[in-house]
Amino acid sequence: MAHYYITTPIYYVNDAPHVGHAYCTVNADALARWHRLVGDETKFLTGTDEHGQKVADAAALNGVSPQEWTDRTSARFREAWDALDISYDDFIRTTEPRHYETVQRFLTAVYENGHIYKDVYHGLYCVSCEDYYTLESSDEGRCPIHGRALTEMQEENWFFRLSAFAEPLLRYYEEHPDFVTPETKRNEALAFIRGGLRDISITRTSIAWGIPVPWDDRHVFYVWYDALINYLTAIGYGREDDQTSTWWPVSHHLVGKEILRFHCVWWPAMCMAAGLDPVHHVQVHGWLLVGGQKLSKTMAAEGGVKLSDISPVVLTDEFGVDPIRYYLLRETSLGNDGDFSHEGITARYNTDLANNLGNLVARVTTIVATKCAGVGPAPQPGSELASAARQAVGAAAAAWDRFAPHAALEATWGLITATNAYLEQRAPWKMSPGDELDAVMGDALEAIRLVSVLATPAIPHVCATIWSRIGLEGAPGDETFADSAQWGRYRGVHPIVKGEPLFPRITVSDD
RNA sequence: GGGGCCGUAGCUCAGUGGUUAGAGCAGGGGACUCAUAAUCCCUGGGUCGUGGGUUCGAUCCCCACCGGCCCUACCA
Repeated sequence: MAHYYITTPIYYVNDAPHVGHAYCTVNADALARWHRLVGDETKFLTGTDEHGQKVADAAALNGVSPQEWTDRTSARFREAWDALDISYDDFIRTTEPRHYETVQRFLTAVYENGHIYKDVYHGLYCVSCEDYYTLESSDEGRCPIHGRALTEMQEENWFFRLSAFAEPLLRYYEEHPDFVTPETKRNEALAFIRGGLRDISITRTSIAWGIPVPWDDRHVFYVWYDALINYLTAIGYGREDDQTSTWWPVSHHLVGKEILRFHCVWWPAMCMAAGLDPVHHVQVHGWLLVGGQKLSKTMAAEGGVKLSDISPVVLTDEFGVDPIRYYLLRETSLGNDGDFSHEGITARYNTDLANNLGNLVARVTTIVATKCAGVGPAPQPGSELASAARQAVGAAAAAWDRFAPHAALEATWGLITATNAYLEQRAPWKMSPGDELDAVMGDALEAIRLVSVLATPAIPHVCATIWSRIGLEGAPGDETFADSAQWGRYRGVHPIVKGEPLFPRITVSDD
C-alpha cells in the first residue's frame, strides 16, 4: 500500500487565523482526502509554531505564561480548522515534549556530524524590532521598518554550516527534477543556491522561550530551526524510527512562497547534515491577494479589509463550509497568486455551485421522483455520457495527483456541463414513464454519482448529501476510487429525495 | 544595492517545440420549460506591457525600459 504524507507549515501563534492560512490548509486537506479516496495510507499534518521572543512578549503583555498564551492562541487555529472541516491526522505544537525530544536528537546528529560550530555573531541590531539586519537588508544602516539607526551588536552563537551544502543541494536538485514545484519556484530556489550560501546562526542566548541546545544549555534554538523539524517530530524521528522510515522521505510539504528559502534550501541541507534524505517534494503555492494586496496586518491598518472580516470562521458562517472550500480550491491554481473577494466567492457560488451542480441535482431528482416511481433506474453501459464521464474522471484524477485541485474541479464540472447538455438533448421531461426515460435518468444519476466521488475531497458535506439524495447507501468515499470511478455502478436503493436547494442562490443588492 | 516573479479578450486567468492565440465569467442573439429567473446552442480581429535584437518567422529566445510585486536570512 502506498503511503502519503502531506504537511502544511506550522502557523505562528501570534497571527490570527485568516484566509491565507485557510487557503494552504484547505488545499492540503483536499489533497489528503483525495489520497485517502484512492486508498493510500495517508497522514496529514498541520499545527502551530509557538516559540520565539514575540510570543514571549505577547504572553507577558497579556499577563500569562508563554505556555498559557500559546495554549490559547493555538486553539484558535484548531477552531478555524474545525469550521473548515479540516481532516488533519495530527496537530503538532512545537511546545510539546515530543517535539523537544526530536529537535534535540536531530540537531545533536547534525552537531555530531560536524556541521555546527560556535562563533560570534556580529550584526546590526534594531532595538525596536529586537532583531538583527544585514547591511544589505538595512536602509543604509537604518532599520527599514523603524528608520532608526541600527547598533552594532555581537552575540556568541552556534552556527549551521549551510555554506558547505551548496554543491550537495545543486546535485540533489539535479537528480530530483520534481523536488520543488512549480518550476518557476524551483528556479528561484536554484538561483538562490547558486548565488552562494552563508552559514546561519541557529541559536540565541538572549531568548528564553525556545528549545534548549542539548550540548550548551545557555542557548536555545532560534525558532525557524526548531520549526522545520516538526515534520519529523510527527513521524517519530529519534523516538520511533520505524514510523519515520514509513513516512519519510516520500513526503510532501505544501508551503507559501514567502518561506521557500526555508523549505527549499535550509531544510534539505539540514536533513543532509543529519544524515537523512531530504523530503521528496515541496509544493509552493502563491498568495491570495485582496484588492491586489497581500494579506497582512499593515493592509488592515491601512484601512482595507479587516483581517477579522476574512477569518475562516466568519467566512464559513456567511457562505457555508463547502462553498468556501470550493472557492479556495477552484479559483486559483496552486503556485500562482490569486484574488480573494466576496464578489469572487459569490460568482463561483452562483454559477458553479447553484446553477450548475445544485440545479442539476434538483432537475434530475424532480424528474426521477415524479416519473420513475421514486427509485433511481440503472445507467446504460454504452451511454454517450459515459465517454464524457471517463474523460472527466481521468482528467480530474490526474489533476489531483499533480497537486492541481483547480484543474481537478474544472474537469469535474465538465461532467456536470455534459450532463446538463445531455438532458437538454434528450428532454426526458417530455417522455412518458418507461424504458427510454429510465435510461436517460439512470445515466444522469450515474453522472451525478461520479461527480460526488470526484468532488468529495473538495466539498465532502455536499457530496455526501447528494449521495443520499440520489438514493445511495453510505458516502462517496466508502468504496475505493478504482471501483467507484467506473461507469455503470449506480444502483438506486432508496427512494430519490428532492430536498431543498443545495445552494440557494445568493442575490446581491447593489447598494 | 543584490536576486527573482509577473504584465495575454471588459473581468479572472490558461497556453506553446517560434508558423492560423484559448477557457470561464460578464455582454449579445436564439431554443427550452424538468429545474434554484436555472439549463442548452450560437456569438471572442485581443498592438499577447513598451522599444530594440537574433531569425525566413517571436506572445513564447536575448537585451533594455515602463508598470505591479516578492525575497534579501522569524508574516499561508
